[in-house]
Amino acid sequence: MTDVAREAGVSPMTVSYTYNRPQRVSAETRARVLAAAEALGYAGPDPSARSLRYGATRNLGLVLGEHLTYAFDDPQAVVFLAGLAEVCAERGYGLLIVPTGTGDEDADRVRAAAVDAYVVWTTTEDDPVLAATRSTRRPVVVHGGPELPGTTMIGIDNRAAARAVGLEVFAGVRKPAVLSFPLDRNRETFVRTGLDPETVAFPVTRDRLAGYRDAARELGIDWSTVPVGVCRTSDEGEARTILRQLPDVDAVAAMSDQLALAALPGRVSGWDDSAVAAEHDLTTIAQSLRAQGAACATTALGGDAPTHRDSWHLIRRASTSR
Amino acid sequence: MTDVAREAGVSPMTVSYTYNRPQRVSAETRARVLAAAEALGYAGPDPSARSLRYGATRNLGLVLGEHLTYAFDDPQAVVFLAGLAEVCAERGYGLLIVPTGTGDEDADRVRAAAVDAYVVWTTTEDDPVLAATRSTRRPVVVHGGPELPGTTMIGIDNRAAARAVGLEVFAGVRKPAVLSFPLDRNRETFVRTGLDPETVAFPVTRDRLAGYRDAARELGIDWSTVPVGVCRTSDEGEARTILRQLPDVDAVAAMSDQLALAALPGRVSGWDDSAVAAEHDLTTIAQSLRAQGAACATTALGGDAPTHRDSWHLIRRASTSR
DNA sequence: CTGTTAGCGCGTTCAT
DNA sequence: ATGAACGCGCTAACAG
Repeated sequence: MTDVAREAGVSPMTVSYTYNRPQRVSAETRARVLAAAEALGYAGPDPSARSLRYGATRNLGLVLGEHLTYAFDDPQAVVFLAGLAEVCAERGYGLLIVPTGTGDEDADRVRAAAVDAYVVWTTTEDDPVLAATRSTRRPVVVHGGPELPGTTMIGIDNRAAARAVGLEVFAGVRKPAVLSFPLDRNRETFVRTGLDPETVAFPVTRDRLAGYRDAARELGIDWSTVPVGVCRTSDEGEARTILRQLPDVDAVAAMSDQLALAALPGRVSGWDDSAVAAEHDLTTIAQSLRAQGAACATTALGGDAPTHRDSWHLIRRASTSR
Repeated sequence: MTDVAREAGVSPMTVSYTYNRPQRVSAETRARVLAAAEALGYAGPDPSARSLRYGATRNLGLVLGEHLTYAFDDPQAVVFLAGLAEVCAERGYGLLIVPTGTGDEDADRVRAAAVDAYVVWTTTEDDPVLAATRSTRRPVVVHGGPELPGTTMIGIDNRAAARAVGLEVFAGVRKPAVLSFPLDRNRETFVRTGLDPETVAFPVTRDRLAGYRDAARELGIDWSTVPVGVCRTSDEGEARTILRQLPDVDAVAAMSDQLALAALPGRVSGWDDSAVAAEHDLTTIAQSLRAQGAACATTALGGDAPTHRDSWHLIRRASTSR
């Protein structure tokens, strides 16, 4: 910029004004400055220097606790991302996907991200990456959970929703099962009976399991007999494999519509009310991940925390009436 | 940082080393520095200042020419994004989605983005946002097209691929049709017969139309009689609506698997070999958007331009043998 | 192992 | 309408 100023025969400040407050500079001077810039290949103020001076980056950081693969494999995560991106675009903020998933540098990378606030995709209480966001003293909004001091949590009441759909899909059956998301960040695939929700690391998964258990108990089903098939990702194929390992089962509550597909044409419920749910007449929990994404961005950038949980509702379809 | 240095009774450089080269500082000093930082609520080096000093941001910019909605609605765009994100995560780069789609500030926002290089999602030659990326003199990689001086283009030979699949789906039929992506950034929905590919603004769409025309001509079909249904997005529902506006048709070449679904159970070809293509036995063009995303990121960050077009191949399935 | 010097490029402040 | 001085927070290079 100094060079441009010299070339145009003005002070650096005039160049700065030319870019930031064009009206404050006479048309002639501005033309001369722009010509000089063109000649020198100067493309405008340097973003980093500007951020430094300005004290803000105008970027929102998205932290995906684990490997990106899992996030982009989940269609609902993409919808959430779209919600974030929409608000960012409206407000002129960049959406920075922080590079994580490659080991113990993750926390450093989070700290080194040039952002004004973080949105964290559902993770566990002990995720070092989550701790890193908090240590920066920048606003942190967590989607789904965990809910930690100094952070805002946005999401639905998963336990209540799981109870509602559980009451529907488990009604009148005797040998129900659950298709679950991973319990912790190790993402192992296995089947366990009578799983204690309290031992689950992911709050979202924990709450949903607790809700299914609530429903089972209310219906007089002994939770300790209910097998839970844990899948690494929200993948129909994997769910199919897991289902084959289950004993005889007469109803399945699944934590996503994708997983639920594997149990068709049996008695089954899904989660999210995605396109496939409507297509296959799946009883499911409707929630708007897009709206939640937008809410996360708004909260992170705007400051005012939401006063209540996001809304959800049960959608009854044919898949739980057989 | 100066404050922390004073508090710890060391020079600022020692604080810097404490964070950047921990081994270079004695354990005792480091502990004192970290204690001082803790006391003062200092969370580590400021990313913007670091970028300024370092001369690089370690961010890759993704520019979606038009409104984000369209990009996230397209499942293939998401796969592309995953490819980008994977390389970014590996190399410790942030992936910054540049906020565009809200009008004429777009170009300024692109210029103001703190990134070391840009990847541009398919757009038109005259997109001002594309011009903005080029004006910054930072590396620009365009996916799909257009191919402009000073930028690198990554993608497949769409014309050749369209010709190949066209020869397959149009073979032996008399009244073929095309289901196309939008022709320009206005994204209008309509049907036109004998569309001249040269008038199409999106290079990818242009090339594919030209390829379908090549195939039609080689099969003795008069292109000027072939109706092209133009859809705003890659949406099955919209395609279904458009199809109802077409005259009697005995084969459909679609520019995506999603669009192709609307023409089932007729004679039809898709594009991308996504999961639905396999599911519905769709003849299609296989290409790896994920690999192309990775290639874009590698090229943008690494510098060396690829020497040839990405690979594709025709997958023949039942949808074109009836 | 630690300190000193210097400057990355910008924009706010105050002066002209 | 334009200019001069200063500092945002950091780190490379070199010195000790």
